[in-house]
Order: sequence, then C-alpha cells, then structure tokens
Amino acid sequence: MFAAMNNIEDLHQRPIVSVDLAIFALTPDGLEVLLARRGVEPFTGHWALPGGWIHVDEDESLEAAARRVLSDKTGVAAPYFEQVGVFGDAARDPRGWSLSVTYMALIMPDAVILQHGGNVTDAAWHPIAGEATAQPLAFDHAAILKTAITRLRNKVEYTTLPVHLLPEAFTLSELQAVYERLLGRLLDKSAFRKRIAEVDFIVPIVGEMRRASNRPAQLYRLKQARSTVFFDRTI
Amino acid sequence: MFAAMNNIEDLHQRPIVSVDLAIFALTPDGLEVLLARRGVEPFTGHWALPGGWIHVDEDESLEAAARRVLSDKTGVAAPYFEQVGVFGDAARDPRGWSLSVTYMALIMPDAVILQHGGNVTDAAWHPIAGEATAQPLAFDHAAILKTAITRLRNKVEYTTLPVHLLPEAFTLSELQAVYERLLGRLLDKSAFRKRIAEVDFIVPIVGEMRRASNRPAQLYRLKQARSTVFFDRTI
DNA sequence: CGAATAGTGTCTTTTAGACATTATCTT
DNA sequence: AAGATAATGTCTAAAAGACACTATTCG
Repeated sequence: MFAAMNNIEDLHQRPIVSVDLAIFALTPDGLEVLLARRGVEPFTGHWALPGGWIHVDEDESLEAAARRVLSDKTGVAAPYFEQVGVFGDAARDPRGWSLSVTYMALIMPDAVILQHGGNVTDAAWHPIAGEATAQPLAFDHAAILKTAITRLRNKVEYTTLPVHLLPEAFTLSELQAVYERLLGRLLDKSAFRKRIAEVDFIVPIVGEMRRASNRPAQLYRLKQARSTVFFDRTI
Repeated sequence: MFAAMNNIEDLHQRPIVSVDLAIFALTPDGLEVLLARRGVEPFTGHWALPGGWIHVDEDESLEAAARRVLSDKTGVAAPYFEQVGVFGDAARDPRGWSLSVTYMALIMPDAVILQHGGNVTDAAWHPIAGEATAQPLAFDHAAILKTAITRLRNKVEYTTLPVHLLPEAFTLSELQAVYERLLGRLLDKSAFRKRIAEVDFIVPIVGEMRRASNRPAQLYRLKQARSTVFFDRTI
C-alpha cells in the first residue's frame, strides 16, 4: 500500500534517536542535576545526562518514553516535565547521525531512589556552577545541559515554575527562598507576595501551618497539579 | 569497537524522522502559513506542513536539514528560524513510529518562489483563522501548527520577533502595524515607541526616509541581523 | 519578655496609558 | 492652505520598590 512512499524513505538512512533528561533538584548546596556515569562505549566513564532509546514497541509517545526513562533512573513518576528541544547532527555521536530529544524534569531530591544497571555504572547529583557542571560530559551533553539551565533560569523570572522544586505543601517564605536561590538575589517580601497573589495559582491549606519557634506560617498547595502560570508582561 | 553498544541499540527499531516547517508570512490578508499538498500516500491530496527526511549523508545538522527543506520549497535562504519542538508517537503516521522535528520560519511573502515537485503537487499560502487553517491537515500537523502559532503569538507580546516579518528597511509605524495585526488590537504610538527605544535593537538609516504624500518617515534597520530581543519582565 | 519569622501597611518613585501638540511633507 | 501622517510632549493613573510596622508563636 505504501510502496511508493517507502522507496522514497529507503533512499535515506534513519538517524539514531535517544531521549535524554536534564533532571534538576534544589538541594541545600543549590541547584543540582542528576548525571549517570557511562559504562559502555562511547564515552565510557564519562558523566552524561540519563537517557535511553525509544522503544518503538513499548512507548506510546515521546513524552511516555521520557517518563519511562525517568522512572527507570529515579523511581519517581510524575514531577514537572517539559521538552527542552532536539539536538541533532552528524558529529555528536561517533556511531552515526543522531538525535537527542531532551526533556527537563524538576523533582524533590528526597523522593529519588537512584537506580544503577544497564549502561550506567553510577548515578549522582552534581552541583551546577554557572551554566555547567565541574566534570566534562559525554557527547554534546554540556551544550544541551546549558540550554536546559538557561531555560530554567529564564522561566524563574516570569513563571511559577520554581514551585515544582518544593514539596506539595509549602509556605510563602519557602517559595520566596526558592526563587531567591535560583535567581541569586534577594526579593522584597511584600512585592513577592503581591506578585504571587496576582497570578492566583496556589491556595492555603486551611488549618495547616508550618510550626517553628516563632509565628507559624500558613501552608499552601498548587491549585492544579503541575500547572505553571506566566506573570504579566506586555508589549 | 562498539559491539557491546550496538546490540543494545539493535533491540529497538529506529523511529522515522522528518523535518517539518511552519513558514509564516504577513500578507495584506493577515498572517498566513505556507502549506504543501501531498501527492503520495499517506494523506494524498491533504494539505500539510512542508517537510522532508533527514539526509544522513548530506545534512550537517538538524537546522541545516531544515534550512535545506526551506530552500527547496521556497527558494529563500536566511529568514528568522526557530525550533518549535519534536512531536512523536506511535500513531501519527500509519507507516510507523515517527518523529516530526518542527521549525518555524518567518519570511517576506514577496521573496518566495514556490517550488513544486517531489511529493508535493501544489504549494500555497493559507490564511490562519484563530489557531488553525480552514482545511484539515495531514498527520498531526494541525496540532503542530497550533503549537507554532501559539508560540508566535506569545512571542509577539514580549519580544521583537515581529520585525522579521518586515523587509530590511522599515518605519516605526510599519513595525507598530505588524504588532497590531498580530495582536489583534491597537497600540498607543507614544507608548510603543518608548518601548522600542528601550530595548535598542534597531537603528535609523540616516538620510533614508519613506516618502508619501505627508511627512516622510525615518527608515530603520536591525542592529544585528536576525536578532530577537526580549522586553523586560520581572518576578 | 525577647527572639524570630509571618504577614500587612504606607509612602515614594517609576512606569504606563491616554491624549494633545507640534513637525514636515505632498498636492 | 489643506490634508495626512510622523514624531514628541504632557498629564494622570497605576504599578513597583523600599521600608516600616504589627502579629503570633516558642522558650
């Protein structure tokens, strides 16, 4: 039935396609990314973004493939998830013309149980200094990671995305602290709360307070799970 | 050398990968997208985003492949170019698990010489009503186009991207008109010019004016070709 | 009560929006 | 001069930012 079509396609070899993840978490040391140490060629021993092949017979969609990879590597199911882009050229992988479809995930580091095995000999959180990690990365993963970090940092400025680095229940002060750590600058409490109230994406959990040796703080949760809201901007 | 690796990959069939383009232009009738009518199965006779396969032996990179497709279909070389994303799942193409790497291009409609041949029997500009075209599109191209249109419309709000829909030399009134047509609302001249002056991405072409039967208008050009600047926004 | 952080209010400065005015060309 | 659009200025209303103040808990 598709004979006419197939011979057109047969003229051109298909590229290799992998799904790779930039998994971010905020630890006491700052923003960190989860990396896997490669146990096979090429780039054996190098750190790399965790990833895998698309399983044509198993994965429903690209995002499903990415979620499978995330679950395989971290044991975590449903954090914030966003496509960063596709990176592809003739030279990035010595095995041939290849594509990396890259997703970014934000998670709570506590929830993660790191999984080894497969092509990976080791997995660990790596601190991000500026827009990179201390170690050189396999393939073009340093450039991909840089793109993901830039996207993340930009979105902190104009969306509610940082909320996904917090547990389900959080206080406004905790949320402000996340913004401040990602932005690298202090924010005014009053102005911050006005801005958050405006976009109306969180609700107080009535009766639930964060208690310490001072005035207790109201706990909040997201209105819709996994939603990200954009702040106002104009032309 | 890569034996251990290759047998891992061999377990999984590679998906089909195409590069598709959402090519936009602003005509007297409004925002339009360039579509190609398919001459082969599947979806013969349907309109689709112009696209092609990656030529592993010829294309240096994804963007190079996209630029080749653009040049093949329009004869135009270097307009504004941006990756929209990857769309991939098991069901979007009856020939099998497939990926569409989609780019968005902005061009001047005058410069284009539409090319036929190949899998395409016809190519034409189609007006965009809301977030879609009047005709149903092949594959999941309606959803892809919707994503591209949304991206374009959003970027009009907070970037200087609309400048790429104008010729090299343009007046401030012409630039404002492009914004107004894309946004669907009128802007205040004074406020618009303040905003444009702030981001400082265009320069007057000294001595060059647009003449009509009224006061002549200063012509401007981009400071750096193809640059897009973001307006201020804050957390 | 003191220490500590939560939460709100006030004032000032800056910015945005509406609108008016002036400028410069053609016919 | 009339008509048209370019370009800039002015005034007001709204928003942002700095900072102070009040509130509530623990020890």
